[in-house]
Amino acid sequence: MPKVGMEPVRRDALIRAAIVEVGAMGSLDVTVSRIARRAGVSPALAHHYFGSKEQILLAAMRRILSDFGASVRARTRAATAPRARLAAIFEACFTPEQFEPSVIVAWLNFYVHAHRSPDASRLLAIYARRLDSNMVHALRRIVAEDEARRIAQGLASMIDGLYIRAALQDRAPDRADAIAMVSDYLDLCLNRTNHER
Amino acid sequence: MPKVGMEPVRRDALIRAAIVEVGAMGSLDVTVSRIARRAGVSPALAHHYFGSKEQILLAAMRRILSDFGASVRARTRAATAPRARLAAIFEACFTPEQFEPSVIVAWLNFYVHAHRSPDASRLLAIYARRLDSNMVHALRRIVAEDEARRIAQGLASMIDGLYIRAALQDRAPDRADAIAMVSDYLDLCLNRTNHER
DNA sequence: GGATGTTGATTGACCAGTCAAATAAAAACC
DNA sequence: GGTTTTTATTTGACTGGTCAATCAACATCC
Repeated sequence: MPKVGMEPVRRDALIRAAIVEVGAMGSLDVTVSRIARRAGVSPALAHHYFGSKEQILLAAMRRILSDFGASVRARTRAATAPRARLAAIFEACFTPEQFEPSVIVAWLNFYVHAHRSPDASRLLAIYARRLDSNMVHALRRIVAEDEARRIAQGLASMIDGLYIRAALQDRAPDRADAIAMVSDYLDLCLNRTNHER
Repeated sequence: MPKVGMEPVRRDALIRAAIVEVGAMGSLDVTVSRIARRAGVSPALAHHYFGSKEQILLAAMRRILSDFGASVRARTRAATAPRARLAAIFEACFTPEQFEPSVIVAWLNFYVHAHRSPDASRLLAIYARRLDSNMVHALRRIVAEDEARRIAQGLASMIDGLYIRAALQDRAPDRADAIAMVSDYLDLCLNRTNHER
């Protein structure tokens, strides 16, 4: 029973279905049929709105990244002190929605997929750089420039590692442990410069 | 021109070809045809020796993991002091062969694939546990049991994160930087307990 | 009646796995 | 030493199945 104004509803349903399907299958090798069925429409409709499977998946990645970006912005808005801003970023990284295994699996698959898709690569690079500059910016108000860059690299690496361990291992740190671990690492890095000085 | 005794040669060629192909395609979604072509044989021969595509890929994963295991054993054999053993493990993690992007891409894809394949999952779990217990064992001679477990978790997380950043990002730490970063993190963890005591 | 929304049926391509047959090395035989 | 048989190795051709994408048609709304 077709109704007018369905386009945004269908697009949203298809994007959500794509994320869930990728997470559930644990792979980007999902069929348009399954995504469409999960969204409650025919495969042809998915093509009608997105043109191709690649576009559906790119839209799904865009959604994951923009949700994450919004989460970071929401949490850093209130925080002004450098250390507080970093804590807010950590919180945003390990939000329950972000830390959901299916979302992480989807994210990880897109990450891998970026190797082949320039569009995906560009999208991820933008967000990676934005997160990095967020952290470096805050760190630079506490330590020297090059030290800030190094610490940010370490933090980002540990965060990425915690993600994949959470998604793919059984006995992995949970949300709170992950945040504690990253915060602890940051504190160690910051305390060192105090001691050595 | 069939020759006798080709089985091990073909198996090895197919396994190598599978790893390279997975690394080059950036996905486990590779065709038996392409693997076979890269190994210089017909697709049917690949099935003849391995029975199925899944078995080819499992053999490839087994190869990657056993190479890594051998690398760890070779480097930890000489080291007896706890800190030296940990340094040897780090070295083994970031060997040029292990750190090759195509190998990391293959490893990461197997990691993701383990979500669906019990065989792959079992294989990875064995190696993950072995690496963890190696690190914990060494750490326990320096710090308390629970502290050792926590540090090992942090080290493993950072190592995993450095892997995927090396494989998938452009401006990622190289071998030496990665080892330095992990070593530095370890030293920070170990020094803290001294200071606080 | 034109715009919007929706689908079933179809197409063209690709792929994993099978199988019978071909080829040559090795072994057995005389 | 030559001939025949066996065995390991290898392939081309085929099959059954899946999937992305297309298209014509149908339904609803304004």
